Amino acid sequence: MLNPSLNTLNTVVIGNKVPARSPAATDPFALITGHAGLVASEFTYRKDEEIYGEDEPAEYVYQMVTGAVRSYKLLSDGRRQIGAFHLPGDVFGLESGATHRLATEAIIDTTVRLVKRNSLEQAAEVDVQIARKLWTMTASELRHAEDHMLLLGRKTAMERVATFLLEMDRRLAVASMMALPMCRRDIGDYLGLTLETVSRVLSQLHAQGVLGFSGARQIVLRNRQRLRNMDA
Amino acid sequence: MLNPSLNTLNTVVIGNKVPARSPAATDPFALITGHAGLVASEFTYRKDEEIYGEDEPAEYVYQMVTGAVRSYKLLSDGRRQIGAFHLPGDVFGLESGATHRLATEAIIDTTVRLVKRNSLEQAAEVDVQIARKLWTMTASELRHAEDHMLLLGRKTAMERVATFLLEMDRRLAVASMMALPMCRRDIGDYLGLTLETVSRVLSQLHAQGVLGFSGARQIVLRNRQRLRNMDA
DNA sequence: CGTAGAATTGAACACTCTCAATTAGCGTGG
DNA sequence: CCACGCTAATTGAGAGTGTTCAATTCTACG
Repeated sequence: MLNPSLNTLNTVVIGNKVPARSPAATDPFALITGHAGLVASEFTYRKDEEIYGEDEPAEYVYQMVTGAVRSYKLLSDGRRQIGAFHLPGDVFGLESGATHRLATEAIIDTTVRLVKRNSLEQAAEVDVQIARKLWTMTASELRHAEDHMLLLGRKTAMERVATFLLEMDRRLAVASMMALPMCRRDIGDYLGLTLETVSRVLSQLHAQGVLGFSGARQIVLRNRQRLRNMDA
Repeated sequence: MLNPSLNTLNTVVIGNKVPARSPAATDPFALITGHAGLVASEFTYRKDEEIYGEDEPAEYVYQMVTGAVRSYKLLSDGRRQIGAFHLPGDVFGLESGATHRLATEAIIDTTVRLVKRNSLEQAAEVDVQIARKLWTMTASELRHAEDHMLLLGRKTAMERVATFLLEMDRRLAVASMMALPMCRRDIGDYLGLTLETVSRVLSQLHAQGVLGFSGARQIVLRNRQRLRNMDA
């Protein structure tokens, strides 16, 4: 199985660094934890541990503190489509309905903050700003999904990888170097390709001098403009 | 160009069949038009006419009355990904941000009801139920997009067409017969296939007796269970 | 009816996948 | 610190699914 979910030795750190008052509206969890008695707990997952399964009741909403998470759907025979990667700061697991539509697993050791969905819903009942924020977060996910449908339906392997590299560069580059937390298979399942095709395209880009490696997962983009032209 | 957008001879019928009070919460426009002085206008588009373009300011929210609409994104070279088809009753064009993320065109002559986004936003400010409904509608679109990513990234041509047929059967079958408003190219651009592949798969299903035709766009499913097994 | 666009069908091709072998990278323990 | 061993990643060769290009047939509509 793709989801061993081995270790349940997680630390519950009911630490809540609640920022005093009226936090920046850009950070939903700031908006949330700074509000109406909402409490955020921290929780840790080990590499490859499941956070929640597909169609499981959506009891919590999560915010990434450290680590990386994949959201995915499976077909009955094991084919997997990763819909999104979640990185520090990201909120995931937010549902308007009763259940999670995608399963999630930690890609590497991961710490999240979480709040009960109930309490969010209740807060949204009385605070229009929170209600609005919930909507906006779901709309952001939708925007990403719409872009990704275009990629999956119509882009070539080269274009998909270029898009992926630019996305990851934007989201996790430090000093123009990115340390990918996910393996080639994860990338392939995100891009609708096989891991071999991902590897081949990366090798090709390397040969063309568009990117450099320091180990398979440490990538530096040497020609972003070239990638942007490739991403169709 | 794929988007001729020829005729702008549209009729504006400021008719608003406002249902008296507190309408069923399942129909967003009922929820809306029955509320706080929100007015819905009717508007008609001709076949292939653009309703709004990608990245255009999102001034209105639309509800299908009659007809069919496609929402899509284009790559610079004209490759197109249709993200959704909108059929009578559906709401589309709802955005949390300032602009439309996909363009829309009428597939056939189409009538919509529309309300100003502004007025919706204002209504949501004071009415939590409306705010909640907006969120829920966006979440429904997200759910569809997530399912569709799985299709586009991981399903075979046969599985895609099977999924499509079951979706359309559910949404527009009358007396177990469906009249598809869209051409093979639209279907292909929805499923991430070419029109030829769509045609070939439909022919194959026809040969297998899974479906019957009365003209290329009138389809009757003769073996839904077989299709369900095929849709992976 | 006649016509133009839509749909079907065929044949060859291409991109990506599959299967397999090799190499590289990295965590673990001596 | 190095060697080991395991997993990840790369690379190759061949196959396959879906595409492309083209010709024909269908069918909606005027």
